[in-house]
Amino acid sequence: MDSTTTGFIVETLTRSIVEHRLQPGAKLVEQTLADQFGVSRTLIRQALFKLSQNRLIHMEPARGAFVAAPSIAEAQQVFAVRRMLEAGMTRAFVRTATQEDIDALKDHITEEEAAVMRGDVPGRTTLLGDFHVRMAQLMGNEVLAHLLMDLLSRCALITLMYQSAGAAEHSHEEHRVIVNALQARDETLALRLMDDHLQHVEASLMLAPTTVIPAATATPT
Amino acid sequence: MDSTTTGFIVETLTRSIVEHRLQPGAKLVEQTLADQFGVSRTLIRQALFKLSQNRLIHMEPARGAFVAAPSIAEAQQVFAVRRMLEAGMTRAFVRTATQEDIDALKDHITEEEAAVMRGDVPGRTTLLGDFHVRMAQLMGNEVLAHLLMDLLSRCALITLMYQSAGAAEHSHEEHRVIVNALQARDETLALRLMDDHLQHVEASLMLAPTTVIPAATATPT
DNA sequence: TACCGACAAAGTGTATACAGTTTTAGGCTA
DNA sequence: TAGCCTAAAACTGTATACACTTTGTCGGTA
Repeated sequence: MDSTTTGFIVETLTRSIVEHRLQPGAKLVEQTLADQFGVSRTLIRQALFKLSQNRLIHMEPARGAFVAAPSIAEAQQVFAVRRMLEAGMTRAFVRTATQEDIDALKDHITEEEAAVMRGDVPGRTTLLGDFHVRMAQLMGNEVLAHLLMDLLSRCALITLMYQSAGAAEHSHEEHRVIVNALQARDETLALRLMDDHLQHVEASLMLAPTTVIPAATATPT
Repeated sequence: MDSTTTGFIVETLTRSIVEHRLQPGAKLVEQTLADQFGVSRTLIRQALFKLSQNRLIHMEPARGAFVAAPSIAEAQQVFAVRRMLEAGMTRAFVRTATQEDIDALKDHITEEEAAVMRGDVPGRTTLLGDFHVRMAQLMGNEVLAHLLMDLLSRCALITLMYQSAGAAEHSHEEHRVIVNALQARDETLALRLMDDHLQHVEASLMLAPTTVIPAATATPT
């Protein structure tokens, strides 16, 4: 089904959306994209369908595909779900993780730090999200990992829209503290830190709810 | 995108899979389905893609689509995720639900009972799953509701494969007890009952892991 | 001038045609 | 007879063509 061509289109469009080269509300015209990618509309439609499943765009029958503009309410729901999932995940991690697992998280923290230090914005965003996915993978729960990935990509739009400048380092610091609690096998503390962390991220998004971007026009050629 | 034609095909195939008219491992040939539904391969491919996103089928590049046969391990992961989500959901429900919300659940329980009484197997399966989705909807979290729906449809195959005869009534009874705890606003009890409930369902599935169906041949005409 | 309707342009929805890959069947050889 | 190679049939992957819907524009009318 995939043949990596569709996958490439999906990835490219995802980056365009997440990095705001395509503004929320912008229309995605199939033939235009087909010309740009040098393929037929068939592959473009496949890619658009996949993106709509990821909630990065939404499709209106006979009208076309538009870059999604998740509402604040939707973001809050996503974060509520994440808190539920990650509370359970943290609890399980403290109980069953090996020292290797914890070391893997520490390595990840190191990568995060490097990205933050060198001001690599796309890189640090990815890594900050991957921290949570990594935990799920280390627990051996691929279903959970995949679900978290979906939720993170779904929130990427809002995160990059509203995350203030300092929020990234803040998140990184909190990850570090969480790992320390995991290392100490302190379940109560780890749970509280993870929940606080997610609340902080959510709160940092809500700080500027008036920055809503108006419905955009068209994709620049 | 949808135009209800694709949706109809998806629903029909879903029922065929869930009701075992299409056995796990069976190949779904596009042209054959196109002829059966009286449409072109285009629409069939759309439907198959959607089914693959729901994990009801899996597609191998250049080889085709096959009815999924979720492993026990995968089912366990799905249930682990459900326990995480529904623990959080139950906690939130006890804290914020109105009497109306609780009454809505009671109504649902009544429907469940009717389906169980009249031996309506597909109906009761749907309703038993919807109980959990309904809770999410009553909490106003559509994201959570949609996620649970996905998880439930994903597990439908395994559930119908392995659920023993008595399990349905058992589930229904547990739902009733959970609602009672919710009505009493007893958070601790409700949490324990919900967790027990999910563990029971999971356990009932694992009881007969040897009933695995061999890879099937082709779909009968 | 503001509103309404018809027509043209643009875009999506579906079917079909063709190219490339996998599978299967038949025949050849050891 | 068993194993392998080859060729055809079957099937998936992608492109293209056509039908239908929406949207924007222009002209007419109150």
